[in-house]
Amino acid sequence: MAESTLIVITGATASGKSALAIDVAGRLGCEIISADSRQLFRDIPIGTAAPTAEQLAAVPHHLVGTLPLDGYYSAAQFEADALAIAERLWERSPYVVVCGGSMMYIDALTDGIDELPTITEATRSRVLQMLEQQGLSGLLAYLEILDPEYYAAVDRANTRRVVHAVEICLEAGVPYSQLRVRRRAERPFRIIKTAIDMPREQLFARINRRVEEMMDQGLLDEARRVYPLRHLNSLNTVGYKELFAYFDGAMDLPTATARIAKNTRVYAKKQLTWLARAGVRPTEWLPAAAPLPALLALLRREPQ
RNA sequence: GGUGCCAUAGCUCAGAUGGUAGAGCAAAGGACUGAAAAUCCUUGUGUCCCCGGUUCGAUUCCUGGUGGCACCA
Repeated sequence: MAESTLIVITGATASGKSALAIDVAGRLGCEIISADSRQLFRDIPIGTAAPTAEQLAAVPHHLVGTLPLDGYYSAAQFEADALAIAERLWERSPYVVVCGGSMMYIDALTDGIDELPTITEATRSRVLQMLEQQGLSGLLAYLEILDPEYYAAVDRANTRRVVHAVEICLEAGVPYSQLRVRRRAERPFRIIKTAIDMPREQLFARINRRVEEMMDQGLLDEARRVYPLRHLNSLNTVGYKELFAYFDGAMDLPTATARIAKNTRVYAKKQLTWLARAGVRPTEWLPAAAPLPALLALLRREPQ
């Protein structure tokens, strides 16, 4: 049997990842692990463009619709889950396809992620209380004492990062920078990392069209159903937050849908920026017009 | 056809009693190690509609034109 191989398919949202993954997996007779931080959740399939029932029937998918909306998840959790699932799948096939646009999840899986303590509820609320009472500047002053090294490096305008750093220092009892070794994991399997390369004009046109389709498929009802849970992180998501604003009366429906398309375009742009990062993490780009032959050629070309 | 108003960034508009201009939205670029579809940072030169006049100097004032809107015929 050939060497265990992880075929990663990523790219901007709406660039055709899912279709390609299903094509390839169907052809190779293997299964798909989704690397999507939102399709993970149950009850929001339309707005997250989750695989349809038909697609799920054609090729088994993992990590799609498995979490309740209030469930906790993280990139590290994904690393552990995906590795465990892949190990199992490799018993039956040399190939596993990973498909998704959550870049941090993909990096965690292919390159590993540092060991950090999970933050307890007590620590979290303690730090949030500090933030409330002393503001960001107070928290920054505290971080400077706890971990001068990370204090020097952190984006000090980014409250979330500062909060997280303080949480980790308190939880671990050592400076965050000491745990943040960023050592690249050695994986005992072959990784073929690809991304779909689609001209931006075409990508944006597809995004705009897909938003229309989502509305036709009933995104409004889907959003209304989960509206009471709007405070959850899982719903701090493009497609929902804009419709929540509409339900609140903050904007009319045409504005909200235009916002969804716009924010999806911004999201796609951020994904592309991530993939373009200088020198980091090699990526094979597949032409959007015919990604399948390119990917199959790549599989053949890399002998092991 | 007549009269009036308007013409400035991709869009909606602001502005200087004449010294070549700025907001919102849109758009673009970037960061990223346990919430990541999240979170955060940066970016505004455009024939100021066209021709001519006045002026040291006009996008700003004036004549004429073109286009749009409103009202009157």
